Amino acid sequence: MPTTLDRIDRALLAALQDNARLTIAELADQVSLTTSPCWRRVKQLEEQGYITGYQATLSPKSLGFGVTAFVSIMMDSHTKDMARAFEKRLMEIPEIVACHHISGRYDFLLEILARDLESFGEFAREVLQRLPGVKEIYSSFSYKAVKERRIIPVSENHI
Amino acid sequence: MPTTLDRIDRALLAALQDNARLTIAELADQVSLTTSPCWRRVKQLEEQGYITGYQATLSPKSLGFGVTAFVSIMMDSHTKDMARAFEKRLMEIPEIVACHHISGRYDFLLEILARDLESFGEFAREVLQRLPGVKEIYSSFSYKAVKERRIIPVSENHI
DNA sequence: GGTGAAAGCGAGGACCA
DNA sequence: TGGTCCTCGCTTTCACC
Repeated sequence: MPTTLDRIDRALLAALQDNARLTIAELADQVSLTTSPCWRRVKQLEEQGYITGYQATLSPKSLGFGVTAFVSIMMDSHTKDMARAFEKRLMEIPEIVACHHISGRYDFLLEILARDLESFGEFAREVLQRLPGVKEIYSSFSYKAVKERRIIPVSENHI
Repeated sequence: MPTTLDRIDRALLAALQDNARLTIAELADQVSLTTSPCWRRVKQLEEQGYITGYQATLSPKSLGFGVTAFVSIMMDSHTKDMARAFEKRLMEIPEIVACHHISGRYDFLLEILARDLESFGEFAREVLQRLPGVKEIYSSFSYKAVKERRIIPVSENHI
C-alpha cells in the first residue's frame, strides 16, 4: 500500500500536521487543487497509514500539570513475561504519557506529568517503585520544553 | 482567564484529544448539548489556552523513519549565551522532534528521528557533535514505543 | 490522475430564555 | 449559561474527462 508520496501529498501532510482542523477547501487552496482530488488524497493518506490520527494539543500547565518528568527504569530481569506485565500496568496509568523500551543502561524511558514536585515524589514512591519488576529508577525534570510539538519532517530531503 | 473547567469542558477536551476532526455537531452529541453552546465552549477552551493546537499524527515509519533515538547531552559550560546558541541551533534541525532542558547529570534530552542506525550515526557525528557547547553525548534507541500518544489526563481526579 | 455540480449538513452568529 | 433558528459555505459524492 505505501505508494510513494508526491509533492502534493507531502504538502497535505505538512499542512495537517500544523493544523488538523483545516477544511478540505482550505487544504485544496494551499496545495492548488480542487476539493475533490484533495479530499481523495487525504482519505488515501489516512487509509495507507501515513496519518494515524488527529489530536487536539492540550496545555499541561493549564490542566494543572506543572511538572514534566523523564524517568529511566532498570528492570530486575529481562524475561518476556516481566516486560509484558510491566507494559500492561503502564497502560493503566494516565500520568505516564509516553513510554519507550530502550537500549542502553536503562530498559524503559517514561515521560510523566505531575501537579508539582511533591506530588511527583508521592507518585514515584507509591506507583513507580511498585511497578512489576522495577530494580532502579532515575528521575530527571524538565526545566523547559525547548521543542515539544514533535513535528515529523515530511520534506523529501529527509528521505 | 483560566476559569475552572466543568464536566462538559473536560469531556470536550477528552473528545478532541482523541479526535481533533470531530465536527461541532458530533461533539455536541457526545456531551449532550446543542451545537451553539458546544461551539462557544470549544472557542473558549481555545482562547483560554487549554487547547493550543490541532495536529495530525503522522507515522514516522511510513515516512521513512525507522529509528527513534533519545539523546542526552552534557554541556561544556552553563552560561545563558551558551544555552541560547544551542537552543537556537536546535530549532533549525527538523530531525530533532523534541528537546527538554533537564535536571540531573545531563543538560538536555533530545528525541530524534532517523532513517536507520547508519544514518543516525552520521547525524550524530556531523550534526549533534557539532552543536555549540556540547561536551558529552549519550544515545539510546527505542526498541518499541510502548505508549506514545501523549494523552494528557483531563479527568478531575488528577487535579 | 483531474474537473464540476448537486444535495445535505455543519459553522457561526443573532437572539431569546 | 443553554436553546432555536437562520444563512452561508463546506463536505461529500456523483458522473465525467
